Amino acid sequence: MELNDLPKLHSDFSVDCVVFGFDKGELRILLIERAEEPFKDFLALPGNLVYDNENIDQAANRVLSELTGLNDVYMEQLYTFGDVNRHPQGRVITVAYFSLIKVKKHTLNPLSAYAKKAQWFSVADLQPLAFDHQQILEKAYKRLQNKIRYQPIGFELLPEKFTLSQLQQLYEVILEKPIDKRNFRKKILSFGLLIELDEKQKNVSHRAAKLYKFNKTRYNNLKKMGFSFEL
Amino acid sequence: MELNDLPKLHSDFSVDCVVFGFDKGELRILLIERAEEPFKDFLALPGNLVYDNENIDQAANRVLSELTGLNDVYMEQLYTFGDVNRHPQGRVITVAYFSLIKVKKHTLNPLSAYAKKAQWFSVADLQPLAFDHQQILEKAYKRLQNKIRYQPIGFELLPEKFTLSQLQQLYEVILEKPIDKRNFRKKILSFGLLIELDEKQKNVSHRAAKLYKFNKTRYNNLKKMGFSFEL
DNA sequence: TTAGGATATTGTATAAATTACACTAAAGAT
DNA sequence: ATCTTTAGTGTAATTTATACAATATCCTAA
Repeated sequence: MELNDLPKLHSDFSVDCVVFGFDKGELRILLIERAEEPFKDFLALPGNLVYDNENIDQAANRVLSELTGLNDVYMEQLYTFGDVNRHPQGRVITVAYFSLIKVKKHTLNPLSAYAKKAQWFSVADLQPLAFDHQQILEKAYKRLQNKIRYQPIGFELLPEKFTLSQLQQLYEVILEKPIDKRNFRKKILSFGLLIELDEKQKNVSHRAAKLYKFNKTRYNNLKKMGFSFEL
Repeated sequence: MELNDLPKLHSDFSVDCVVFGFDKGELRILLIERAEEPFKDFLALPGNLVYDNENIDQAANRVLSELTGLNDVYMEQLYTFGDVNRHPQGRVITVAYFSLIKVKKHTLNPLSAYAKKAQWFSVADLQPLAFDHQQILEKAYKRLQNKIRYQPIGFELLPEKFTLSQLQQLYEVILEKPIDKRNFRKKILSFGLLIELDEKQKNVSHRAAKLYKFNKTRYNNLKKMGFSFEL
């Protein structure tokens, strides 16, 4: 059989965005409530079809912007899901993207009536999602757990200024295990990627902790030189 | 602007397979010489369009089988390439797959006249490839270098029975750096994933080395229990 | 038969990294 | 003033990583 004798088939092609945030001690994910069938009223990852004249990465940014109001968000490709029956209305292949953002730094403001609203939900307890979005989320969560062990991506999820305890709590939540405080601090500080600020926490009813910020310049330099940062 | 007002656009959708092998001390990749335009006579990754009634993983296996004669090859998804201009004849989004096989265990035997022939080429010195396949290969090679550091995938590329020196040479070729022999053996054997056979190399003009085989059962058990195998 | 060439095999001492573990300090609340 | 809560800090023991070289075995060729 010769391949070219077969009919040329077409699929719809979409992107879905898994956007993680961290707030009030919990890992969160950005979801929209669907306003239309299929899966009307279900929670879903922000996603939509890719135009023929845009690259996939661009499409991911455009779709996220339209559905949530988030702009200029760094996203990396996660995985492509293309099971024949993943969409009830026909073949739709979707490329999932993965992103980490500072919740407080962005406001949610969807342009599209397609989504009722975009909101943060705790990853820990979620109702069932539309389509195969549960599966996509699981893949993204595993990627996050894996990635945080060798790249200092935790800083993406925290405010510009943060305490070491906040950073540790983030790691504990993502990795789902307790971490020794002294060893964690020793290790994290040994990377030399934190700048200690002349500033302390405010409005806490206990000893205020020092604030730190992430040294992005130094990180980029070290990364270029092939350093890695295993926790 | 409402998304649903826009015309529904269609793209072609393909898979491409990056199949690595190891032979005569070199890392090799399976390529076909294209028999048709575009990129007639160029070397290319085995790849073709996905049918609407098959999952992407299935498509990768079918396409590889048709173009090279290789069947039942384990493949994992690598990355999706979808730049608007990656294909000169229109928008084609492609999912790249990644595979490691034992060269000697398979014979190449393409069914399709689409490819002149499928052959192994040394990764070290390659002429330019068709489309963006150079870029795909680079991504795959990086994935291989990364993966071999924490998963014992080297065994996939060697014959059933192999010597520790062969294994070390494979690691050195892939990682592009020399490795200390004693430390390498210590480390590899400490995983407990090798079975020492009562057998030695034959037909070598020097001291014959012991042969080992990979303990796949034990590997699967340990993997299930969450062990990792960092080199 | 023997000497030489090639690769296989093995251990140890040192340095570095990881782990386990508990008390004092600071700040606000009562 | 004292209580509560979280911040901040060091060391000893263990494990892991690294650097390094001599002997063993087998084949080849003189």
